[in-house]
Amino acid sequence: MPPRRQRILGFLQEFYLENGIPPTVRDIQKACDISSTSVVDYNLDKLEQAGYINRRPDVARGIKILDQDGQPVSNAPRVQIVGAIAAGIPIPAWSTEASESSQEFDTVEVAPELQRQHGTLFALRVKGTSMIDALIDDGDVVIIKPSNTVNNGETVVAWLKEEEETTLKKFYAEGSQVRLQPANSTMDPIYCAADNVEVRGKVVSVIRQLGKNL
Amino acid sequence: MPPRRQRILGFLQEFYLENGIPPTVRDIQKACDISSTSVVDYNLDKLEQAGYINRRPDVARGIKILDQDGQPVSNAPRVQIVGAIAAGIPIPAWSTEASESSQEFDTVEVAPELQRQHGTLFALRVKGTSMIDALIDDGDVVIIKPSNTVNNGETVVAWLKEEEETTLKKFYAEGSQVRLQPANSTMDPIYCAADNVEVRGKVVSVIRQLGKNL
DNA sequence: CTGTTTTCAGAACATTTGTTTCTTATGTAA
DNA sequence: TTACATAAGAAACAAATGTTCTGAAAACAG
Repeated sequence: MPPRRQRILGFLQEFYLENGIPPTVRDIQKACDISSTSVVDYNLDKLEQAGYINRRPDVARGIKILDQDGQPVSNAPRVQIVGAIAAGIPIPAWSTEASESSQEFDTVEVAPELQRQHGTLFALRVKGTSMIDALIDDGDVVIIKPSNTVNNGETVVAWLKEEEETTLKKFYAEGSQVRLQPANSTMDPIYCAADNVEVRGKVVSVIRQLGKNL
Repeated sequence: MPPRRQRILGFLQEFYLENGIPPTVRDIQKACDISSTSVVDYNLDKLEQAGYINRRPDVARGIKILDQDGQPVSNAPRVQIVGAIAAGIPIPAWSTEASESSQEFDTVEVAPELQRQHGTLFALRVKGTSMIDALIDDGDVVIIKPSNTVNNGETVVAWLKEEEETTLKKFYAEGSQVRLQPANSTMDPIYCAADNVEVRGKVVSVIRQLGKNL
């Protein structure tokens, strides 16, 4: 795909997410430094032929952005699933800057309030049943707000250095000790030295979809 | 609010959800049987003054629909939270027809795939920790597809007549018996007579938001 | 290089669509 | 009733916006 067409497609998605309506041909023209509306029109046609968008003729702002299944996308905020999380594997790298390689990761839709309330978020897919004591199952997606400082009682993503384990637990600082309390009241807490715990972020939401693995 | 204005507002939401772009003044005119565009314009102004919408002047389809906090809403599908679910209380009534009283219930955003895959859905908020063995916590929202017939292994909303209890479990028909298996592998299954179990629907998703009760 | 396809430019055109103006009806309070 | 604000109607206007036409530049295959 020509770089200009790529840029148009990117702008389409960005604009729709920002404004809740698709851009006009002239919006695209200005944003992508194109000299004529006919060039925009030409490239939009190509994008439609390739199945990236759908155009409604004679309708102002009639561009629908399609996903890989050819279904129109919503303008709800999405966060990237930047990797998997499991006991025993390190937490994937995460740069705080807004990542640009948008098509590289899966994404999940999140409630707009979440995004507004917490700012930039990312997501991890849980592998295995090791988080069961936090009421999180294999395949669940956890939405995480990056953070180093957490308050007592918040559920955090913690890396236990000595044990070489990732875990999701409620965090309580108790002097030089840290208590990691499972969300499941039938399970017992873990105590460990404060300098053995590396907090990466807070869990702000958990999403589970059933029926996929049946 | 005058009935006509109410109707316009309703149409706005419906149209945006359907089409991903807001309607034009003339779309509204036709849909609401209004004789002149100026009447639509007049009522849109009133709606803006009342904080229901936001209009971008001189922008085609420049209507933003706002929620109660004055924030623009997305066009992602939403399902109604029709009530609460807990062990010991009956499952709230649910009519299969699309409910019209849109403002009466809270709603949650769901992934568009879910809606496409399963059709009409509804949601229940879980009260108490009685579903903990299904990895569902107090305050979680479960998304449910109404259904009487379920396949073995699916997680269902079941009403146990004798025990007078609502429960969320994996369902396995075993002759005249039914095995209800907790999602949590550390818990034991329940066996009961098939005619003691009333299935109301399948759980298709679980959504948890942390940090609200801190 | 030559022919061909793709992509881009500039301008004009036509439809869509928000806006305005004037007028008439409707309801409400003094 | 009058006075006045609110609501509705009809028509025209003007800005926004999709579309088309002609031609040229760029990329590409032989």
